[in-house]
Amino acid sequence: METEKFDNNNLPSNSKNFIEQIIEEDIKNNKNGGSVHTRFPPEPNGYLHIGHAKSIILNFGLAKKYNGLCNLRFDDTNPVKEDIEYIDSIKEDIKWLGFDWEDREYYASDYFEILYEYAEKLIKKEKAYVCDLSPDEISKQRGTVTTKGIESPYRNRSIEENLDLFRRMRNGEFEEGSCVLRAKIDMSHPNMLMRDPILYRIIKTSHHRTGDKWCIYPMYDFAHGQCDSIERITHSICTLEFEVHKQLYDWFVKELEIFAPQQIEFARLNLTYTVMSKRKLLELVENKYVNGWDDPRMPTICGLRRRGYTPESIKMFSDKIGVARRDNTIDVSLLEFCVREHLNKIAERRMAVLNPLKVVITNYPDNHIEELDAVNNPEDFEKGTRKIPFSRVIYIERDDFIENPPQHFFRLSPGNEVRLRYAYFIKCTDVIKDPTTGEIKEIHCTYDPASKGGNSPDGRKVKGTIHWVSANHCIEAEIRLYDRLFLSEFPEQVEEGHNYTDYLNPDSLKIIKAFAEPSLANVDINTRFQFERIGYFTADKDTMPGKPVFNRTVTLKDSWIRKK
RNA sequence: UGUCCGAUAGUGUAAUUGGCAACACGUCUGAUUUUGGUUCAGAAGAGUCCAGGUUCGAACCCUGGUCGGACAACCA
Repeated sequence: METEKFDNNNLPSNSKNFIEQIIEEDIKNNKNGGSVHTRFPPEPNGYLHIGHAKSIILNFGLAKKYNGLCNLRFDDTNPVKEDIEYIDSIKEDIKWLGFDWEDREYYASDYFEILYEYAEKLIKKEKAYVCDLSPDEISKQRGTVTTKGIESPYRNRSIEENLDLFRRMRNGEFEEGSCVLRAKIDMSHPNMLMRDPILYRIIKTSHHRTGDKWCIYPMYDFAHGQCDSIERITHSICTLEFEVHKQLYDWFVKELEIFAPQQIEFARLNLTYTVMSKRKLLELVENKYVNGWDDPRMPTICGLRRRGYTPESIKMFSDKIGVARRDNTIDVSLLEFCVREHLNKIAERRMAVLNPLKVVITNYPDNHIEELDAVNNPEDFEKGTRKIPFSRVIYIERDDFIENPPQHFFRLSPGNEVRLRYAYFIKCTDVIKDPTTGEIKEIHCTYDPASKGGNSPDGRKVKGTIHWVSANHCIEAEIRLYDRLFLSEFPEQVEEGHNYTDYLNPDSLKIIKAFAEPSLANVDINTRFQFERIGYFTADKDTMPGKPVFNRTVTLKDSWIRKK
């Protein structure tokens, strides 16, 4: 019997998603000579998000799997919305994810001349005409999904007149909005996109790549499919909303008599507790709900990167969510699982106390300092050990001490013994409170000198192990505690009279000062750590020498908090 | 009152293409543990949107419904 191999998803590796099934069928039938050529076609008008990551991983992944190639192509057909800033960020994000388009970096604007030729070809075939109707009139005459449209009075201009008008459009003789080039298809077509769609419009804005060479620009629908065709894309993979457009693209391909790519649509990614539309993401940035596109609360790739996510964890996530055609909303907890899974293996451990409580070890000699050994990563002993200073006064986490503990609480409480990680067993003897407020100011403990390193020679066991830092040696670190951006699981499902921004989580960012072990004083930006018993943290780009700033990527799983 | 697409545990994705509905996350229980982390062992949870039909046999094929989504920018 054949042994099944398992991938990340633990599904048998011979289980294929529907796109792989189509491609394998095409290869079997020797379609396009059995070759596979995909592309990732972003518009440079925003930053990439985790949904784009799914598409990037799919397109580059498919090409790799079937020995093909994947192009990067910017669909830059609208100069008023697009910007070089976005091009740079998109390229950076794809590279960071680990994909390489080599020399195949293309732009729809590279093909403007060819596209223009295509347009003239349609005019000459009496399949396109210049229409002088106003935008408003065109919209009205298009009809609705249930009613037919009306033919434009300019629909039957002669080839010569259309050619002349279109050339004059190109020459800049007309004002923006005064006329457009339209395909001549069918104003009563059940598919609205087939009702004489606009092919070219006049935009007198300089383009980030072609400058002022053009004042007419092709619409996306007239560019996208033909660009795929020009690049000989065999499998043109896109999201479901473009399904209706396929009929139009096929019409262009047929009328223009050019190579026919095969379009395959899949369902876009949605995530709980966040929004994914470019428009909303832009609003969050512009209205300062977040601090820029790379704010660690954003589902953007640069946001996730700054948050501390690894490319590997995003790829693992992409594998696990699969590819299908039905609408889906993935629980963010799956994304969090993936990053914990990876970080557990690669992140070195450190100790940091986020909410300190002073502990005086009364039987420990004053002015004495010891250097204790701590393991850098128990999942990877090759990462070695480091020294941590220990002394009479330390800080522990305030949550790790309860004066009157509930059942099954096995951290510190009066009379209870716990282990200080990598140090000693300690026992609480006194609780010092503020006489007026009753707040616990500090606690006094005694330690067992024989338990050095964390084990007692008499074999005595303790239930709890807590982290700590030495008061005289620890450093101060700024910690940014990030949480989900929205309170609502489905912020895009807006109730009457509300806006999605009403569901923003006011506590999605808390900035605190923490005490950290001295080895954290100087860290390289983007280094990821696990702060033991707390979570995974990444050194933010705001880190300065001696002044580290850490972003919380994700907390550790906590089965105690659930028990409570 | 249109066209197209979709529907499988809470969430996703599978089911050798008509043959015992599986895997992951999540949830719960237990073991191990110098992180209440990790690891390990186990459990609960769907009878496949509904109703018919074809078939020895249907998640899969057919018919009719229901529900959800996409489409009416000189956006992509």
